[in-house]
Amino acid sequence: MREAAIEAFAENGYGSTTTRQIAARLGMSPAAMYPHYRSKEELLYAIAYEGHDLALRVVRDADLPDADPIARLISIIRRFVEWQAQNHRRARVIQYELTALEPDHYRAITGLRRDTTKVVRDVVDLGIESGQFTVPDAEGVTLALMSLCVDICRWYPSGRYNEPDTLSTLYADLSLRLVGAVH
Amino acid sequence: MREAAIEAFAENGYGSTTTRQIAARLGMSPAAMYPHYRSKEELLYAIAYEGHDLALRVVRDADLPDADPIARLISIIRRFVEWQAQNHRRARVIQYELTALEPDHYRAITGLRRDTTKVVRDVVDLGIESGQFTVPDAEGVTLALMSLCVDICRWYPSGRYNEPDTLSTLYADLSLRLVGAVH
Amino acid sequence: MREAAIEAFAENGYGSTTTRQIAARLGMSPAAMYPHYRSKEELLYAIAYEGHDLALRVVRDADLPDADPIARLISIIRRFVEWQAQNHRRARVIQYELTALEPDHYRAITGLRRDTTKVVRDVVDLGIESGQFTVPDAEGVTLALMSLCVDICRWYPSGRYNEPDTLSTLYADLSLRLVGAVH
Amino acid sequence: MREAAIEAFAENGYGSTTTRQIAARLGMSPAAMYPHYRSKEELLYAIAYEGHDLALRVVRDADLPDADPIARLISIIRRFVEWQAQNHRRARVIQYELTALEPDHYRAITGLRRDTTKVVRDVVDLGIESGQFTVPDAEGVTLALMSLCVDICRWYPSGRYNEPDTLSTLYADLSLRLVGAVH
DNA sequence: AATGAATGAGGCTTCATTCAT
DNA sequence: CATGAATGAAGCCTCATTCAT
Repeated sequence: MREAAIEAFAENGYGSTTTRQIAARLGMSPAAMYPHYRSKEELLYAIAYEGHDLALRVVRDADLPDADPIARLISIIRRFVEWQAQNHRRARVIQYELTALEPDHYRAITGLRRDTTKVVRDVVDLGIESGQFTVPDAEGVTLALMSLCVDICRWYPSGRYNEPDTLSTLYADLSLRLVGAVH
Repeated sequence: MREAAIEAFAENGYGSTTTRQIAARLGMSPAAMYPHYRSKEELLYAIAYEGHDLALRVVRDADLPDADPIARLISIIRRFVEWQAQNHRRARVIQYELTALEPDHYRAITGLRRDTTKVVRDVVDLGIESGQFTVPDAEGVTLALMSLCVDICRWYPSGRYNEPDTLSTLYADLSLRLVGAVH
Repeated sequence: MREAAIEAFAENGYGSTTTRQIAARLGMSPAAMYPHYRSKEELLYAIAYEGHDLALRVVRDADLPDADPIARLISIIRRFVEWQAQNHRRARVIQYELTALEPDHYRAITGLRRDTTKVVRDVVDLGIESGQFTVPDAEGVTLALMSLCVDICRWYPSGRYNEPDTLSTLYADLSLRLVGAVH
Repeated sequence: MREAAIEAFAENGYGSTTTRQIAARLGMSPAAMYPHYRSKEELLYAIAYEGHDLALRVVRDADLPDADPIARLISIIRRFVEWQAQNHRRARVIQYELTALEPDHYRAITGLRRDTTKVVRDVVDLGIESGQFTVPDAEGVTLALMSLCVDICRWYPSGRYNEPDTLSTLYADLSLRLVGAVH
């Protein structure tokens, strides 16, 4: 049911998607949603929470605590980009439809997002400390790295970049440029 | 009227915004929209067309045909970033609500977006030719440059980056890194 | 303006016709009606009054006070049928849209209709008195004569009966049969 | 629900009747109609189809294939007139509101009406063949017979003719006069 | 006399949701 | 757990009408 909702929300937006459309994708009646979710908003919240939780896990799993900052950044960006590309519909929903959440729900998601950013930020800070990264501003560069990855869901797939692998290779390279780790 | 609609769409999304809400912002009746726009979708189209047309103009005006690629890229990115930051609500609407447009309208917007990207792409190509830029792939780097700028409307303002000028300085620097014009 | 309204009302019915449609037929703005008629209902009333007044005049003019009942009935029916056929759109409006009139207006029309029926009824009565007509019931036969004529606007033109003249010849014959003046 | 709609349409016309009015007659909400009919027009079509189907059945049931044309015509007209009188509200709707139907629906109804007319026409033709009827034109007389019956819904009840039986007796007599079967 | 913009009311219909089954 | 019918609220939009111009 979440699958169906994700596709519908991704295509039309939360506000323009009706419970009937979601139900129709499942061949069920609109009322069938209610034993599972208390409301359309709760369904969105379930999707958003699961999605951001997954993204956080992906980033954390990709991190290599014992490796050097360059290898860590490459690993994180590669996996995060792949995930964004593979889950671009889901990503679109959980990035762009958050304003429809109720305040409490919105806050819960914000927490997960902060945690995800923190993983990247920590590696950036470490790279600066070790002198491998040269950046004007750690916050700004982290912002740009996250922005690049998150924005994938807006345009992917497009042109030559229609495979997770192609894209993650490009973005891993670009991320090293952004942190000034290429000479 | 477009102003009011932009704010409403930016806050709640097109699908979740009602014609009543837009009219309420203007202190008018919901019917007052109809002598000016044939439908809610036409209002969105007017906003989207105007916005993308403006963005294209901004980028073209910022270009310096006689300058060298580095100066041109800096100028374009600075102005584009400033515009995205200053118009982040409008930008959000014209970037994220496009799926609500009818096919014909959608296509018209797509054309303007391609033109905007082209301006950046041409400078990237020139920089490569002149040897000032070192990039793995012109298409991919252009994609990233545009992505970075367009995504501003999703998060701006945030943290230290809450002034167009601060942000454009950061992004001008980052863009040179992306094209490999920094050593 | 009445012409335009008649055509619109006849095609779509009073309730389904908008002031915009009427105005559009005249190439004018919807507001242009109001200097001439106080409301849509007043426009209908003007049409209905004029129409029923005309019909009454047609029937009275067709009557031949000095002729014998058979000649009179033939003349009346012929002219009335011709008028109904020639003005079938107008007739449709003034027969079928009366329920949309305000009570006072409705009553005014009812008076004209009664007068029209009276012209026919008087000839029927005279024919009975003179022994030329043999009818079971003057009221019933008058009802049927009027019914036949008034119903023309529902179906005319159709099949072979698409000329006022053809139809009036048929109906003159049939009316003599109804009053029992044929042997 | 069809009952309620028939009364409302008969009183005010289709275009002047609102879905709210129909629902109010049933003590239900305006939305209650939609699980049963897709639109107001579909409700009208259901009423029109059922009505014309019923009328056709009434006429066919009244026909007496083995009897002589005079008895057959009397039987058909009596039953048809009775039905028109008893169902004058329904008849009004299904005769006068047909222009509000969509083309496909309109055509379906037209077919049923032709079938109904055919039943009468066949008897007229038979009467002519057998020499019992003397008519100037079978098509014209059939037209008049149908016209007389169909028009009942416009004026019934009125004056002395406020009982189906009284009326059917009158019209059976008049129909014999129209076909020239009275001497 | 005619218009374009505006409006309050309300048009038809759809919405998310409920509830008896 | 799933449904079909129902609903109150509201969706977008159109209505007849007004009014300043």
